Amino acid sequence: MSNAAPRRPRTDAERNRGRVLHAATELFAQHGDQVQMADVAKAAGVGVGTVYRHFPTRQVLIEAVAEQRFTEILRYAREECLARPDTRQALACFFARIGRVHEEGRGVSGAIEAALGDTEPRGQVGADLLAIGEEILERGRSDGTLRADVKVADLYMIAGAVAAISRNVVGDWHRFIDIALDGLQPRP
Amino acid sequence: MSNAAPRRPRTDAERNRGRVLHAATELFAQHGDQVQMADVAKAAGVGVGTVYRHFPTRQVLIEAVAEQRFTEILRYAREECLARPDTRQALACFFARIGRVHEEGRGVSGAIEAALGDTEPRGQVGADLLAIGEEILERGRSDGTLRADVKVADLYMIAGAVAAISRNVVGDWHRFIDIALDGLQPRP
DNA sequence: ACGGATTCGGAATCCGATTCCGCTTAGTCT
DNA sequence: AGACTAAGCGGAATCGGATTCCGAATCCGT
Repeated sequence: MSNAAPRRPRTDAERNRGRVLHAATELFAQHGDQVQMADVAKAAGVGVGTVYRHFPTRQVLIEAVAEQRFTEILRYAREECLARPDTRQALACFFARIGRVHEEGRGVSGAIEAALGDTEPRGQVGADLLAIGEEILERGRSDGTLRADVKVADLYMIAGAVAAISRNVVGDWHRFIDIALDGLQPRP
Repeated sequence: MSNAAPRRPRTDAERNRGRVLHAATELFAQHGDQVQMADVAKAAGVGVGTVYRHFPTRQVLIEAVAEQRFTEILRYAREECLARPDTRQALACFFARIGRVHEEGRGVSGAIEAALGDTEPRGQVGADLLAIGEEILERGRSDGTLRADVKVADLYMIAGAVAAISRNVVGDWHRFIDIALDGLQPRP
């Protein structure tokens, strides 16, 4: 069988990949997903061919941008949200971040959803996010802030809801977060 | 100024419009939104031009299909959900319907969302849906099932969330409905 | 049954993603 | 340093699918 030899990419290739990703992030955030591959290429100061070398498909490019956002959310969750002493606040912080990110990047998120939102969160980032959820959850269960039967899947679901609501302008997602968190409280 | 003379459309035109809409509904439900205009035309036994005569844009066609679904939900809400004696069950019934419809028509709903979900529900159907929400809400407020400060906007938001969750396979939307409804209960 | 308005059909056009390939380079070997 | 070569690059050409156009066909009022 053929062993794939994982050669390190040329330095300029890596630089270009970065430029493209950066330009795409910028453009998507600004003009939504009506951006064309050619625009991305131009903004990155690169030919279309190069864009396609690094991101074989529009969809892949979008996913790459999306992953950046998830990574960003992950970092924020670790640094800001986990620090909150109150469990409910920790969750609120986390969900709010998701809301804000999706609210800003409306353009991408339509595509993000198609790319990453359809099923489970994927890859390392996804796993890490779930782990954080688990952690907060554990805290909440033991200090009685949350119902005992709450699962990470529930948090994931609520996160998805927050994303959807803030992406489309369906309503005030802060309020939604409150309602959802109330729904997780122990029953009287 | 030119008075638009609202002449009744030719009978065959109306018939064709119906065929196209029907074919589109069918195809979207079956093959998702990867369906092409030409396919719709063929399935409807009609030329592309005719499809475009009635639905000037792919997007418009999708919206038309979507509106049918909303109408369907409206009918169900009136006939089934309002009848439930228990307020919570009435709401649950309503949300569950939304969940089921979106779960089935995954194909369309991606587009539905783009078409109708982005802002408020539109037109008569939208207004009627909100009216029903208002009605259930009123009941719930007076019998103490719901917090006094719940607004229709909240219901709309939750509806959107249910739709998003069931469309993508983010989780068990029945469970989500439970959580959300718990969140609307009066605080202890 | 006739004539003009309306609708139909589907080939032609337009637009944007994706592919292809000859030309350039970074990195390596001497 | 100079030569060599595979990895990368640019952007014209291709392809797929939505949308437009217009002569032919069909209604409907008279």
